[in-house]
Amino acid sequence: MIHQSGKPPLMNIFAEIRTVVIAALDAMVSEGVLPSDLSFDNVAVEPPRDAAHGDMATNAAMVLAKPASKAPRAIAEALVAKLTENAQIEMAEVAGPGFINLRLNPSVWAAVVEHALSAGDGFGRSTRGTGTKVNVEYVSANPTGPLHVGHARGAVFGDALASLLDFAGYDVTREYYINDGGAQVDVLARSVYLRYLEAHGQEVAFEDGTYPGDYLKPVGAALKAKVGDAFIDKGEQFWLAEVRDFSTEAMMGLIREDLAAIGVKMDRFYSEKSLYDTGRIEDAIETLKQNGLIYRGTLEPPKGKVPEDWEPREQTLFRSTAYGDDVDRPIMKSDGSWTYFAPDIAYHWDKISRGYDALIDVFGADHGGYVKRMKAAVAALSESKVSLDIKLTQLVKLYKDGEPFKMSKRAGTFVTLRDVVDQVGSDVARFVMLTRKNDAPLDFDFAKVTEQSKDNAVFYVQYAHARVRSVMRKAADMGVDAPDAPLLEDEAEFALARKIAEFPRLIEIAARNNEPHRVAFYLYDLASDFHALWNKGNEKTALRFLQEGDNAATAAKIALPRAVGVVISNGLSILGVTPVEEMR
RNA sequence: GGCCUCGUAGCUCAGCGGAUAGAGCAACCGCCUCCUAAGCGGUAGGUCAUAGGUUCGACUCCUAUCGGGGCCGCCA
Repeated sequence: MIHQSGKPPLMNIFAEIRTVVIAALDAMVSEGVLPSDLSFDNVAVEPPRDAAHGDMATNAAMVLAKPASKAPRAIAEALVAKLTENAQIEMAEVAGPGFINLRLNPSVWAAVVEHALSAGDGFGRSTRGTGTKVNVEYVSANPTGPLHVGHARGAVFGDALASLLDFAGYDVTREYYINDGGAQVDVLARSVYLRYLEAHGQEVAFEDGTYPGDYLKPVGAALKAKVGDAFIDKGEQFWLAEVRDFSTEAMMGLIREDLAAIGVKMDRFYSEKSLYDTGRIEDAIETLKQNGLIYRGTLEPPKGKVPEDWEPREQTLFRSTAYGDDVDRPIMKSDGSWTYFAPDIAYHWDKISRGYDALIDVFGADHGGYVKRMKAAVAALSESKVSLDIKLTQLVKLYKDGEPFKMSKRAGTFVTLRDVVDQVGSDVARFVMLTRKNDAPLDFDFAKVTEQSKDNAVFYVQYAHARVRSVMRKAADMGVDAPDAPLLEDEAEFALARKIAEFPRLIEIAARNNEPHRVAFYLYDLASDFHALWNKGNEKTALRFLQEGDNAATAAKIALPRAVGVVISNGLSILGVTPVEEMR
């Protein structure tokens, strides 16, 4: 969805200052100080690591020194002279090997705070994705049972990524691919059939290759309610197809409920089955064939560890090596049926033909070996015009009071998404899972994540928001309903305003890298700066947001915390976490 | 054997080609007559796995090696 609003122009102060720097460089070119064929692409304007260096720094002189054949300091000094002409820039000086440190006019930071207030839920939004259609496919768990914790991580990650891209201006579709076409749904059907017989009072045994989980009992009972005894003592050919459809639908019902419990809402569910017997797989393969990418052949056995029963077989192969894969991949089994790769190709072909500019797949880490061939397929089908980024989410290791928590599907001790949400809540589960890069393993300790302390980033950020809301309520009691133009005096206030100013830039970086975890870490930093200022108010009453008996001063002071509240709220909405009004 | 991924403080982890590599936990010393102490300040803790390379500049990019995890033709 593209955000439509009459809000003021988006404000990214770092991008603005960069355009000032570029303009100064352009002027230097027209004056003959710099040659005319320079690229400014690598010129960056960034927050300095050390605040003592100023508000911002640019590497322009160092980046341009070599292509311009000039000493970095010479460029830097000429650039400094130009930059100081700008009203927003109070001071510019050359430092270190050729950095230019900038100090902005203090009024700029007050303007940023005001902007955040007026932009409200639009603050931080970016136009970088405008006009770009992106499809994010995530979860896509087999419809054979409830979602477990691993799925939860993929669900939360994919959802936050989609929200992040939406916030950055992309036209985003959230999509779930239902694997309802393979052998696993036959297994599901047979398992449900056993529960159906059980519901009719028969003794049943769950052999290897069936799903023994209790969650299928109500499905068996529901099947009984629907068809009575019609399927008893009948062969598979009589009931399999119907039971499969019935069971798959029941499982998708479960999964939708699980997704809802953790706050995930898909725009579209796409059925694998719909690709079969409709000619769509054949269409996709034919497209590849026309490009000479499909052939009959025999693969070499894998080097090193060769399976015992290896024997060469001729298969239909996709020449994925033409697009960077290590070996060509089979799309058809030796018995003439499709491998799982074939419908996946057709599915991505369908996504491409729906007009997306970029595709993102969120897979579990165990699908790592699948990345290259999928990218190869998308490149081949789209003539490399559509990008595919595949994000892998690593395992979730569960702990209870520091003790590892073993999951076993067979023993029925696997932890479901619902278990996690029931115990810790959606907000905590989401934030914890997002305070980690997607490709790093995640330790999830039930005891620790429910602990309400600094140890737990969720509560730390929530607490900051609750404090903001508390201040606003108290201000309203004093008769101050809305913030006035902010008055920034203390270094702690400027630090906080600068942090707020970084939010739009953070969004750009996070969206560029498809890394929603950056938002979570940023919010933690912002909360930290806020708590620091709060405590400074304990010692220095002039820094308190509420100035007793002085409504005018209070109105000016609450602008900053109000803006913090806006940013936390915007950031948490990307993560799908509720900003709380108070802590209880 | 090949491919993917990770390796940063005692522990858990951030880190956008940029300056003296940062948080939290644990340890130690402090801060509530005061807007929520679910908070804040300080001390201490590092050969960024190793060795090369590219670069004005490398935790970041490239190559190799070591170590952990994952994957590797008729499972999706």
